[in-house]
Amino acid sequence: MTPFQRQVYALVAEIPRGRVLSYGAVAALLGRPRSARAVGGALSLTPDDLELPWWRVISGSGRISTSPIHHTAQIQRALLEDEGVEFTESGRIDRERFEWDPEETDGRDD
DNA sequence: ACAATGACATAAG
DNA sequence: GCTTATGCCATTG
Repeated sequence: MTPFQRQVYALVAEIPRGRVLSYGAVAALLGRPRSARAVGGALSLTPDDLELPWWRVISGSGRISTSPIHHTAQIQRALLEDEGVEFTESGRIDRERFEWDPEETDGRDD
């Protein structure tokens, strides 16, 4: 477990239900706008016993970018849709509508 | 400390 | 808009 991982987990854990965040956005919020890739690496190392809404983290294009080793994109999509996140016909998510903005969160959701 | 790896992002074709 | 090529960062051997 590394300090960077803790930061990632801490932030991802705060993502409200029905909202999503891109890897790049997570990295940026941590003060490392260029370490989006490392964010993915951190999530891949997430212990199973940790309660973390990892499915609320998607690619910057609004698409699902996961490693089938841990789970399939199908699973992630199902989880998101279950929270109310809508997918376009091309299997993408409107970031303008569903991306979480920490500044506007009052804590009423989730 | 160096090289390789991967749940990314962006620029080109 | 989609595919391919480069760059970036943190972790690991």
